[in-house]
Amino acid sequence: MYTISEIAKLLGITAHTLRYYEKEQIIAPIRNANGERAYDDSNLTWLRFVMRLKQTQMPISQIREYAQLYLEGEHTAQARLNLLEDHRNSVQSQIKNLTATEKVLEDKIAAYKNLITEDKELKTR
Amino acid sequence: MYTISEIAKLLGITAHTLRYYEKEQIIAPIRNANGERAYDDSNLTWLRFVMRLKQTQMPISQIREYAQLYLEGEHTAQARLNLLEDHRNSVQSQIKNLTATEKVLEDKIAAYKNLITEDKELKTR
DNA sequence: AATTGACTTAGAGTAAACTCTAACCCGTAT
DNA sequence: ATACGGGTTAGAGTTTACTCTAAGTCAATT
Repeated sequence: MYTISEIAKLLGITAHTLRYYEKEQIIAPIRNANGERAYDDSNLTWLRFVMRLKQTQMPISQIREYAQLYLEGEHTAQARLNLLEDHRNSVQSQIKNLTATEKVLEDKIAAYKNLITEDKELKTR
Repeated sequence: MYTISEIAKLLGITAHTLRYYEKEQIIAPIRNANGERAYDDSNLTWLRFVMRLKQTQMPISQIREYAQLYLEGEHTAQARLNLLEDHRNSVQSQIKNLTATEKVLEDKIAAYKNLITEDKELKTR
């Protein structure tokens, strides 16, 4: 079992943010005798996946939807599969977009390096 | 020359957003005799690049910084190069992250498909 | 016994990026 | 002539995702 600040540290986020995710119904850790949140390993695994989804631009609302479907049981498996496939498609199109942009940036960077080198030569002559 | 709504249509954004970008000093089109914004081809090219930067998570503040440096003249070339290199690094790490997530999603998708297929078999037997 | 540090809650505040409204102007078609 | 379909401005409002504050509880240390 982990405290909220241990989980926060492991995920690189703040305890505030973890409480916010709970309010948004993305995670529901149990409470200890003191009324404090106690996260287990399955919570940690789920939150690590949540971080992946977030870092790849899935909105909180969709993450919540996926989490809710999971709680509703196995009959929501097809709906969860659909969400995952939609997000995979989004991830793939982001990769395409980023790869194209990387090329554009490399070209511009090369052009700037050229420009700067020429300037230096002119100045030193 | 293009009107604001023509540019909006070409970029897939609204005229409101284009005015917002102007307020944020990302673009400064000339005005026609009627006081209306008139965008030329160089404006369009720049805005297309801006869209790329935005879609790859560069914040408006940094896009503005790059635009401002351009206006300040050639002595800012090194600073602009630095910005471009920083963003290329960001793009590359986003690609890595997305590629790793794509694999995780493919695995989960395969697992869900398996689960759903097994369910169907059990139900029909 | 009092302080410290970590936790709790409800709810207010913030930053980013739009998004919209109100009131107005201007050229063209009816 | 007037209505329509654009454009203009300043500024208010919205959404998302946090981020922080205030007031309080609790266990352990000084």
